[in-house]
Amino acid sequence: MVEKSGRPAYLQIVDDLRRQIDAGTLAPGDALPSIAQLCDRYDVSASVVKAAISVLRTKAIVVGQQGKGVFVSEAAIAIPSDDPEPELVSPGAAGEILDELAKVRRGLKDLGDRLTALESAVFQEPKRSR
Amino acid sequence: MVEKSGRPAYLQIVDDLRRQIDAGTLAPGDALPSIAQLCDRYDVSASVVKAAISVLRTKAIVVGQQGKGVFVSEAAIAIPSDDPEPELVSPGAAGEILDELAKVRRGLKDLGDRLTALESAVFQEPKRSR
DNA sequence: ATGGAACACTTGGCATTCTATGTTGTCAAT
DNA sequence: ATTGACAACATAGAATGCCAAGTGTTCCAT
Repeated sequence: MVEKSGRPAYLQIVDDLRRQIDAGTLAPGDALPSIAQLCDRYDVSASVVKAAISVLRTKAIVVGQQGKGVFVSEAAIAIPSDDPEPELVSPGAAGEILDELAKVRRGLKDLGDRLTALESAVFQEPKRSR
Repeated sequence: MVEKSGRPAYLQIVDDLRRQIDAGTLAPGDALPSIAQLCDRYDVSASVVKAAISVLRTKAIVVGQQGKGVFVSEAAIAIPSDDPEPELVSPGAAGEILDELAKVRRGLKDLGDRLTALESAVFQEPKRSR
């Protein structure tokens, strides 16, 4: 998979994962394939995959959880793909952001309702609070 | 030099170099000590120093020049030292909106986790399925 | 003296190996 | 049936070794 262009392999992997995140193939909250799987997919050693993940981690695009996996950060889509410098928000983006905010709030309310119903149905123990 | 605190060695070196840059000990355009010198100074292996420099490189605080050295970026001062998340610098209210969005997303993720746990708990009960 | 080879030093990239630690599923013993 | 041991798998950090390639110096042969 890694093309023998001038670009280093670990940066090619960074680009590829970044593309998948932008395309929605990897949504916020999703887990990346494991390091072993990525090694297999790109046909590189673990050090290369680790280097790629390290870049994504320092950019906060991704967060690692020991023993579980590496997960796409919730705010990953808000981080510009290329950042020569921290970019300013374009004036036209406010509407999209507000849309996103409303959408997420709806999801939050829905989840809260389902959660309350489930909790009252499952937990009859008095020690259960919240 | 590297303290045996919980913080990884390569991040301690990142912090230290960052401090020196902020303090002016390392001015923009200056060269960092060579990797070998940093290995000697901090009493760590080259991989740790390389990891630290890699972090500074992806943050664009520092730029490496093959065969010559690693130099403090001209714009390093403008890059905020601490970035729990590389947040977009906010012209006006956009930053607050993004703050809200990230906050709500975190809440959404937490609720989703609780819900998943509850649902799987319910699924394991033989009396009820979905 | 000048050209060029040789060498030392530098960053960058990659592989391999080890240890530590966290998570999860399985499976046997109680 | 519950608990506990254990194995499998995950990320994280670190050490080491190797090679490629750019830079600078030194020093010798012409």
